[in-house]
Amino acid sequence: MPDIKHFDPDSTLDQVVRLFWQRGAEVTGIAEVVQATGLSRSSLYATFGGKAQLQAAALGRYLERQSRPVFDALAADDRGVPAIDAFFERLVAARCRGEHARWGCLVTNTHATASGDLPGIRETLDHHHDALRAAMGAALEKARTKGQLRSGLDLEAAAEALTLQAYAVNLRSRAGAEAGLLLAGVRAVLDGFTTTEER
Amino acid sequence: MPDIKHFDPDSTLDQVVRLFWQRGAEVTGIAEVVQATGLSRSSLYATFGGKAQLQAAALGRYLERQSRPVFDALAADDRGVPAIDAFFERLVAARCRGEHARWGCLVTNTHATASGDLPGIRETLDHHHDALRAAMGAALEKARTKGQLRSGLDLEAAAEALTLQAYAVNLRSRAGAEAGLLLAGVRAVLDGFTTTEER
DNA sequence: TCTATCTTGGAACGACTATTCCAAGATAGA
DNA sequence: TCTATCTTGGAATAGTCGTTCCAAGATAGA
Repeated sequence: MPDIKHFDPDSTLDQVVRLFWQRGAEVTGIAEVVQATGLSRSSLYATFGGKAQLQAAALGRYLERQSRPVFDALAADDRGVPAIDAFFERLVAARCRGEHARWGCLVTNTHATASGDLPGIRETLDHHHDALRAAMGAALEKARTKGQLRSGLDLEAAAEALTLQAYAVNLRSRAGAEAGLLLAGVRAVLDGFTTTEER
Repeated sequence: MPDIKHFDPDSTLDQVVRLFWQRGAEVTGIAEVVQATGLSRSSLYATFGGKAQLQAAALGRYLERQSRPVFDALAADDRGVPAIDAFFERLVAARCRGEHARWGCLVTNTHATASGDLPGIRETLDHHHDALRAAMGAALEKARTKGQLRSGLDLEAAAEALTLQAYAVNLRSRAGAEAGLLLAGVRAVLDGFTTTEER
């Protein structure tokens, strides 16, 4: 009996992600969302329920579509240190070149913007952090079995360090940092973890 | 002949810095500034000239009062690696404990929030980055002369890496990251740069 | 075709935003 | 004390914020 939606909520959320990612969620008004998506306030509120929930949904979508595939690729890559190196090469390239250049990372940006008053956001940030650290840890373990790592290296701490580097890359790239400089910094860290120069 | 200001612009700016630092500059309204400082809109606009300029002034003040003293202390510390270690210990402590706990760093936060449309902001961010990297570099050079560093270490890249770690500490601490975890990550990087464990 | 039920466009809401304006108050030299 | 010149409080501006509401439109089963 009822009518059905005249638009695709899924692709709409993707558009919202792009908007929040590039411009910043907090400073992006509903009017901009309306204009970017082309649909009306009614449909927007009926589907997503408000700005805060839309923000949370966009963050979740970003994590699922942008972050997780890359994390999974890292965790599944069996090469060890070269896998980590490839991860950062792709990361820096994505942050400094192409259509998403200077956009940074939505999750990283949210760290600085979300005032903690939004429920569930903090948990999502921690989940993102844990996921990346776990993927880093998995790659490091493979590197260890291959004898690529310095003896006595604390794998947990090393995984955390590399994860932190990724955040910094996201952050500085938004300010227009040079890709070469970012990569040099990352590789200095990675070199400190490895036995010899295998690059 | 004229009247003089009934307040101290200098201490007012300090109050504004605290406000922007803790709550975020973009989401903090003039009304909040008025309430926090106790003075009127007229005085505020006559003295600072508007939100954007107030934001720029606050950022500059933060850099001068908060960042630079710490950078200078790092650059002046002749101990080498222990100087860098002390820098991060103080950084993590300041970000995770005390009155500024979970506030992050105003400069770091600005990376994620400032939309690039504000003139002069980007230059300030780059200046901050260069200053910290230079201080790190100076400390690393002293460490090298003392024989504390691994042979073949690229000092420029190492300085950049440590600077990036500092950004990440600032960012993650705002989300409530554990001090111990952050320090472990930093020390993993530092350990990779040193010859032996001298801690 | 009729109708129950959902969706949609767009007007309207009050609360907020940054900024401007002006009369009233304060100051310091004459 | 007088006065020119600044500062100050606070009202008022136009615009935007997120949100709500309702009549009009669309849909799919009866």
